[in-house]
Amino acid sequence: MDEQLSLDQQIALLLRGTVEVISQEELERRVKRAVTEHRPLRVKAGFDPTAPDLHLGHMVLIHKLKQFQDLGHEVVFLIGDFTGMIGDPTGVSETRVALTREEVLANAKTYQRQIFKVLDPQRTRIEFNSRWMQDMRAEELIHLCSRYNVARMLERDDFAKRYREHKPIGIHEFLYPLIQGYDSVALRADVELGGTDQKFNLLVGRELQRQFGQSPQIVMTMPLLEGTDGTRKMSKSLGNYIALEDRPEDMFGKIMSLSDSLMLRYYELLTSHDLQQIQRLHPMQAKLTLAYEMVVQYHGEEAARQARHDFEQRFQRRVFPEQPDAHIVVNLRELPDPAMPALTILEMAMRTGLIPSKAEARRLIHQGAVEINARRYDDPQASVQLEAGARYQMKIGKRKYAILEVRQS
RNA sequence: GGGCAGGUACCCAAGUGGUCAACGGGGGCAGACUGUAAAUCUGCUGCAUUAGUGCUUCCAAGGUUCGAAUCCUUGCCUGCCCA
Repeated sequence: MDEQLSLDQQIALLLRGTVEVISQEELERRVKRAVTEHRPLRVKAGFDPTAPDLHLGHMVLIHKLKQFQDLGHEVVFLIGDFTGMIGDPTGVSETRVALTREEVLANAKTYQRQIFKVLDPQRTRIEFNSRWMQDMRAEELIHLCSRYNVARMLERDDFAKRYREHKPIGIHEFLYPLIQGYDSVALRADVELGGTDQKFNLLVGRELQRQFGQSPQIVMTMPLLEGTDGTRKMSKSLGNYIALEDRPEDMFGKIMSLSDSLMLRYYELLTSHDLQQIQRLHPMQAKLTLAYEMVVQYHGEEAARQARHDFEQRFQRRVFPEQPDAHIVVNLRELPDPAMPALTILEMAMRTGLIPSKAEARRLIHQGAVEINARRYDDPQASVQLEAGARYQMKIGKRKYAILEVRQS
């Protein structure tokens, strides 16, 4: 147990960012007992191994687990390899396609690599729910089913909606919440964390534990983190995500371009910093700190220093970056007139490979988005005299940089 | 199984024989302003081009026509209603 924080401080930390805790009194009582009896709580969060690469949105839960872990509690990272093959019906308007066993296992591996950037591998218990589900006999499964009923299952929003609209609901989909709930029974979980969209499933866990004579787990729901657009939840398909495996520079840059209010939300949900202190900082300073810490977390100190340096160079001091996005070599001999070597702006821009089409390149040039050696050109057909051995620094738009190098041979 | 309404660019959506690469909004990109913030203003937003145009695009395949996103046929898909 962490002796540094008072009980109240511990509770406050655990409650930070939560949407709902069922129930808060229970949480307080059990945390208190855990401290006095030196018996850590067992905290579970389950993940469907459907998305091979994680983004910051996934880390909201992981971070909450980390807070429990730091307070000395036992953290169980449950990989729903068995349930993954059913497919979580949550929030989906139609039946989800089930994954194959191979896909599930491959994704699970990726998961482990990524979450240990936050959680302590030595103190994190990883479980697969196939461990107890794989060999469950039909009789036991039916017994499990008898502990819940269809009427209550249909109370769930998404099922209710589909039922009302006469859309198919596979019977196997009813099993999903049951099995997730049963996982809590199998693990004897004291606490289960999930996104707000998981509330129903988490509550089934409580009910089943009660049925199996265990004390029901405390349910804690966390918000779904907004993506870089600031409105919709972060997701890969919406393209508004910051992936853990984004390049350090990209991660840093994406965080820097978050809106100020969104930045505070990220602080709240992804760090344990005191929010009032953060609010006293200049927003940009706070954002720099956040970006730096996030990159440290997922890529290490060195990468973070590099990313910050790169950011300062590129965007704050507007200096040409040390690592441009493209470095191309033009050979004098391949030019139409080697005696009077020259290329049009359009041609130079295209050669960088950073622009998808010539039409797009023309547009950008017309709009004044292209600079060569810090000079802006707005005529695509204007040509630039090239000198052997020279290097031309090209800036395209706000964030694309290229070096064009001219060689004699 | 029957009836009705639909399927248009990244999304929503207008267009119902030529003036349509297709109104408008969102998103995105670029410029100005900034703190790569927000807000605001402006422009752009299929591809190629010798800058004249040419090519591909309005669910798919055929057809009518000098000419189709627009009309016809078939197929596929979606929504609503009836069984």
